[in-house]
Amino acid sequence: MSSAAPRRPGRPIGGQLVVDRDHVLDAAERVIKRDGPGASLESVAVEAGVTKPIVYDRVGGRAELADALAERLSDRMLEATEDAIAGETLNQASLSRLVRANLLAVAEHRELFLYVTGGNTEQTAIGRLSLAERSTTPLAKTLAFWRKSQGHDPKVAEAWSFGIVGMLQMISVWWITQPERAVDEVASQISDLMWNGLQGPRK
Amino acid sequence: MSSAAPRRPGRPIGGQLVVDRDHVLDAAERVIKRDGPGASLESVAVEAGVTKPIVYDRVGGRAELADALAERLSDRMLEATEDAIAGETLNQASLSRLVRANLLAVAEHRELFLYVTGGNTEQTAIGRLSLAERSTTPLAKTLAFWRKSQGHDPKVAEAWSFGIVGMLQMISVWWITQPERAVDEVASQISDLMWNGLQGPRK
DNA sequence: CATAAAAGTTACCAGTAGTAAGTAAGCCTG
DNA sequence: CAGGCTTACTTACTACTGGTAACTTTTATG
Repeated sequence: MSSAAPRRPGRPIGGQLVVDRDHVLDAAERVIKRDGPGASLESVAVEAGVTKPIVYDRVGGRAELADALAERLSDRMLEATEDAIAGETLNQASLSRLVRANLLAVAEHRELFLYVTGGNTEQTAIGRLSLAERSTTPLAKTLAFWRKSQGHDPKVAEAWSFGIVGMLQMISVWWITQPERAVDEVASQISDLMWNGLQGPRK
Repeated sequence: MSSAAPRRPGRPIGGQLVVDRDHVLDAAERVIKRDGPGASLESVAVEAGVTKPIVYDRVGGRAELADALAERLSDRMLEATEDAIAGETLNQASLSRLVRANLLAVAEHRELFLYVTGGNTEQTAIGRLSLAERSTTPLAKTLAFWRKSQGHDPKVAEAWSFGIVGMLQMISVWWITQPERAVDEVASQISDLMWNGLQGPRK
């Protein structure tokens, strides 16, 4: 919503902030959707209708922007997936629905997902990991609880969570570049692997 | 090996190329190891003892450099892991050795791994995928063959391969930021998940 | 009403990917 | 063996980007 009126310097009339943090983040998402990852902060500022220093004031630099967008995305993904298995017992069918919901959510936020998981040099590794952590933490809790209820050692939960999240991420980026692949087929195959392991289903 | 002699312009005496492609790639690896990801092409050139246009002539731009390094790394990783299960039958123990070898190989090439998987904006998504593809292709073949020999549908092999590679990548980046974690424990937990699935071992 | 604080913009700097132009050495033909 | 073409470099530049300092205008306050 870039109002073409070129604001003059100085405090805005009315004394109110001209844009807030969420407005800038919304603009960033639009720009990334339009220009792909590698969108510049300048274009984000233009899209938000302000100048660069405002972006720095509201969200910080490039790294913080990536963090904030990652946070938003993972929240949305959690929301989209968690009611795919809401309150249900864990089995292969519910797993399959979870994988399916995950894939569809990624497809919906395609560019943003690539931006967030693709990263942008430097401290990206830790950023990417913290994104994963946001997804793994609730998953790990669920897994630990479930394992305990099954009489198994819950200690594996943390490692397993990262493994599962990594698997989902890779499958997602693979799937969104293969549009011909049916989502249900992939979801079924992956949930099979997650549930039964390489050995395949029990007889 | 930066010889401090500042070469003059012009064709080098002797008519030979002053450096070849591999020399530049070696230099790039050293720089990345020293400066982390986000190392500039300029510093790569300096490390190689030449100037930027030579880097462009030998390997191309930033994207091509990342591709070439990804290729090298995945070759080394394959080499390191494939004799962990050389000619052996697939079971949880051999899987565990594979995961372990993978983790250790990643730790050995830590910075390079982060550079390659972390990517650097733009067409990184596809680049990251092509890196994964180099690992998945042989894995998929093995899996398809093995599934067939077990009387199962080999169609799942491709999706499974990407899933497994994604899982390994995420576990790797998680593990190398958690130095206290024992490699054997993680390898054991992950191979358990891969082999038995979420349900745990068969009774 | 003068002065400080707030909330912007303008203008700049440093660094970086990528490229065009320049230059020295080797090679090839008459 | 001299002049021109080719090769293989370096120098010098452009365009752009992340990040910041300095400036400008409005509002709030004693």
